[in-house]
Amino acid sequence: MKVEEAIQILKNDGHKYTNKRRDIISLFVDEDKYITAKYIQEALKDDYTGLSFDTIYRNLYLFKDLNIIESTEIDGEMKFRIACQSHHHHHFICESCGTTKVIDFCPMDSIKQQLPNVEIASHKLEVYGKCEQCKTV
Amino acid sequence: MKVEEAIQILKNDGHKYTNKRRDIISLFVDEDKYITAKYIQEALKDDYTGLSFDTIYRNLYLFKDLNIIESTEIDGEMKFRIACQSHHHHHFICESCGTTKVIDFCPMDSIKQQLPNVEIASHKLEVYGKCEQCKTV
DNA sequence: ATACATGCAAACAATTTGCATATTA
DNA sequence: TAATATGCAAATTGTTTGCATGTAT
Repeated sequence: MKVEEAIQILKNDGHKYTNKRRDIISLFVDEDKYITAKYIQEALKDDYTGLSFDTIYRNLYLFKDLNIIESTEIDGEMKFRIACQSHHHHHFICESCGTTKVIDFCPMDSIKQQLPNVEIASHKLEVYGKCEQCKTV
Repeated sequence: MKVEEAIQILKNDGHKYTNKRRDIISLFVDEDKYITAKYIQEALKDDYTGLSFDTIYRNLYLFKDLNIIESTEIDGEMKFRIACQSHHHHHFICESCGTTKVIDFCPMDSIKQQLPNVEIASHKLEVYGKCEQCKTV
């Protein structure tokens, strides 16, 4: 997703366009990987007056609601990335740097056949490891 | 896994066999589903003198190390279940009661082909929803 | 002008640690 | 008895909330 697009979504839903929101969204677009609230705080700490965690979290949940970002939970903390707008897919996630790679495959069709009597609400498929840059050569 | 087996693993690895450990392991075997530290505390609170969270956690991590239990992280908290000793598989997990169903399928073979240059360390595939008992009829 | 956004400080919940005591082998 | 297990109490970490103030519309 592009920054402009995210800002449109924000405005269309009646929210205000602030510098901090723009900065957070820009950061997501620039980084294009999973990052934590702490990462955002670090990255923007010198900018203007910095950002408090409460503001970060409030915005993260807002952006999540608006489908501007997506989230996952790894090692006890939430990580967020700019939303991928292509068709449904999954991610490889680098444990070192958070970089993602698209996994263009979803096994849910086969899996649903194995679960006839349950009501499926969601699923999580993630592959973890080291990306080219982070793996020891 | 059976209770006796878990106790053998514990003893063979030089740990002591205490009533609390037996109770926790029994609970895991009886419940046969994902439960939290809090659930364990509730379940065993009237037993003898109860259990403190520090003891619960210390034992959970010990059992995890010994592969007596397996864990997953859902909604910000760790959940644990008695280890499944069959071949590699995944789980459907009921969001209401923690009951699991085996998903006898793993898509990693196809996925690995899509990730040629990375070093894969692990993966997570879980399906969430409501089991027969918990889904609204 | 008014509603929404932010910061501060404090609350929270799950988990972890240090240390003294109790218990198993 | 010697080593490990446990409880207590307090620290830690990630996240959330109440309230007063600041800012975009």
